[in-house]
Amino acid sequence: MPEEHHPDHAPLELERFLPYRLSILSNAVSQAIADDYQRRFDLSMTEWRVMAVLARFDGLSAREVAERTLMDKVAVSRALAKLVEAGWVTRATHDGDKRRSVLGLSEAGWAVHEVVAPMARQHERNLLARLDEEERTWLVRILDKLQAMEPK
Amino acid sequence: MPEEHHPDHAPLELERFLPYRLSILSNAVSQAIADDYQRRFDLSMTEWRVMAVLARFDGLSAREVAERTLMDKVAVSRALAKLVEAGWVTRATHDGDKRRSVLGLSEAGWAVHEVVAPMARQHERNLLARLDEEERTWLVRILDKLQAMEPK
DNA sequence: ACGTTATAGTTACATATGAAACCACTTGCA
DNA sequence: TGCAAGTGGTTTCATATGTAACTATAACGT
Repeated sequence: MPEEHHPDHAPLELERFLPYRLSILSNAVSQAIADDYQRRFDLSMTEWRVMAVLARFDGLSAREVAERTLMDKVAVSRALAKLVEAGWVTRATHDGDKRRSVLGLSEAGWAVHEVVAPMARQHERNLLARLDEEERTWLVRILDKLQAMEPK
Repeated sequence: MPEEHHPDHAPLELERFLPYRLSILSNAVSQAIADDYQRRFDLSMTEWRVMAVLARFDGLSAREVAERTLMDKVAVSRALAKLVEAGWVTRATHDGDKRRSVLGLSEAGWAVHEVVAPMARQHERNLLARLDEEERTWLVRILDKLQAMEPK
């Protein structure tokens, strides 16, 4: 009743088109955070994601990092090259499988993490602060449902 | 009370971190749509967005297209070069201001639009079909609030 | 009028990203 | 064993994207 019925081929109104809105919002949010730690540490978003999973799961291989970050293995390989070079990530070879690497944060890497993780959390809090408790609950629920199958 | 309190510097759980979740979801959704029309028309996402706004607003200048798509002017310039070349967009010079271009969809451009717009709408419907009516209402409301200031 | 400043759009360059080819090592199986 | 097929990871190449510089035109102030 209240819905207008556009014919299916009518021009899209981008600003109401859900995929577009998600994209704009997501980019704005991620970019705001990334700007922050890029300025301080010359750390790209992909690099930070790698560090974040290594903080949680020590000793992963590159492939496992790729799985957990949903990045492809080339991106991970490149991020690792930079992170190892910077001295933030340690890389050893797996005993018994010389192909595999065994990765972890170095002391210096943990130090970076100690700064960036709270930064990221703060951004998330600022974002969520725009919503009330009820909205936050729905948001999580909605994201769960939307993501239920989407990731491939 | 129900919330676990992680110290602020504890390792981030990416899969629960809102900006990350938004990014993953948004990329999955946009990519699924883009794959679709890229295969059929060799049309990039930025190019499609330009066509979508020209379908709604005929005669815009490149700068106005950039404003409406939230893309930067270089991206728009490149997209337009391709679209004009492909014969989907017409470009004339503004009377009385030779800097400005006057853009619009050509016949062929409209034909592409007639195929792609319904495609995009269908993807959106599929996505929203995972939610019930109440959730859809909240989602729109939440997006409105989150976007209220975020875009710069 | 005339120079300064601003604007529309393109070009150039440097960096990021993705796909495929590649190398080294392991595994499975004859 | 030994060799075909698979896996972890890196390199290469082609394309995409962002920033800054540049060109042409217009607007403004004197």
